[in-house]
Amino acid sequence: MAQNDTVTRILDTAEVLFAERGFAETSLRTITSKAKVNLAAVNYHFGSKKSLIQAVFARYLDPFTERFHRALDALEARHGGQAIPLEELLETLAGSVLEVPAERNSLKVFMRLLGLAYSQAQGHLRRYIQEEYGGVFTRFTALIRVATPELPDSERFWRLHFMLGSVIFTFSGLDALRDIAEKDYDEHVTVRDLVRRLRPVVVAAMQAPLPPSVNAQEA
Amino acid sequence: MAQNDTVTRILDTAEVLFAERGFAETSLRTITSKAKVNLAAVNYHFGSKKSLIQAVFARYLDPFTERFHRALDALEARHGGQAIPLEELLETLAGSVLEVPAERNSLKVFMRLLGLAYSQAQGHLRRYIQEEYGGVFTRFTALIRVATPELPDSERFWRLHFMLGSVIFTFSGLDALRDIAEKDYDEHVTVRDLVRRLRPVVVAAMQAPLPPSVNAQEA
DNA sequence: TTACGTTTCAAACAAATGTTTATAACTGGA
DNA sequence: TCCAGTTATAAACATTTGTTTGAAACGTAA
Repeated sequence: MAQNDTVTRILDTAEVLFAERGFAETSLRTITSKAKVNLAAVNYHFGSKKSLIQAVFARYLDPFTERFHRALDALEARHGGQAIPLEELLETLAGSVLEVPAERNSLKVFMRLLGLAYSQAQGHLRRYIQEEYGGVFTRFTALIRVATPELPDSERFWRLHFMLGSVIFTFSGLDALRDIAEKDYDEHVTVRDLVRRLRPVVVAAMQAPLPPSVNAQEA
Repeated sequence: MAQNDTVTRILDTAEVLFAERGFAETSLRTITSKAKVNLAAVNYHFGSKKSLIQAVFARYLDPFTERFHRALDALEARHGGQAIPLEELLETLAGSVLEVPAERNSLKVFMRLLGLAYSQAQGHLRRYIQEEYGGVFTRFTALIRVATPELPDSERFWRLHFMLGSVIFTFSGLDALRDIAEKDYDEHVTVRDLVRRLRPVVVAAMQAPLPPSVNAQEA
């Protein structure tokens, strides 16, 4: 139990600090002193700072991918080979994202970490996430393809990334944006609230009319 | 000229490295050695690393804000006090953004820096940008407000940030995404092409139906 | 208890960081 | 030419970083 306790305390503290300041800006000494464990404990239990970062992600992404896969299984079964509407796919994604960290009441941390994974270069992290969790994303985009047959493949590709950008950008800058929103509109914004606001926006964006076709636009 | 040369070489090198790796991950020694100037030159010419970061931003944002202000002046004059349609506002923003770094062919760097300014905590940076360049953004959002009277203020605030995320995320990850698109869809994507694709998406997103009102969603 | 594998701990390590200093080199005007 | 003032340079500075070490403390099964 002593071991488990130390490992958990490190992970709990690290994920919060990483989410607040980023990876490079958070030192092992800050983590270990705040977690009230010895400095060497990180290298003993995780091996290195890089591995600690990956472990922090794994603790969120492992349960997420499992649940998301299961949710997609259920969704596919329910539609028995028929195309699944776009809204349901998005709903399932949002549901799976929201479910996982609800247990620890740290959805904000989860989102901010996802944002950091993209925005902070950290080559090893992107590689790790791609190799470890790229499969679900591939499965999901294949289903989106069936749900939006009117979109050319390349157009859908870009729109999905536009939307991914909205989500990641918003959540990874959440604290700052929330402060502004709170001050200017006297409104306390929860993550669930943002998901609620995102839903119609994402659907509308994916269903927007196609851009005028390219004529002589090369540069 | 020797002075100007050193200052410029530092800025040119720093902005690329910052965009590639982030601020904390880029040391002054990396910058100065790559720029072929003495290590102390940064502290001599800029005072500190923080000030260098701000100078990198200023070199993009100063000309941008000036041009954008002028473009908005012209737009307002052309409509003589009448409300300006959303499409025209977005068009003007896109035009101003595209104009500035075109001179140095570094739109990608500009976008990536903007993304970092939001995602990296770096308190001093956000404060600096807000104090120095908050004005244009305020002016622009005020015009957007007139163009979208059907949106509640807070809803418009969030949707603007959703779209900001799409743009910054897409352009700051442009190289990687372009490679994928090229390989998977045999399509060479230009920046103008992306702007063309973004236009209908952004308009549709801003005009999406309002989300269902909040009932008992607090957490 | 004894003995053994695991975990903790304080200390030290080498490397890297931003910044400062003192000296040299250069610049343009008297 | 000589002299300010500006810029460049190498060296050193004090911190901070991630990691390693060796001994102590702990828990557990024989």
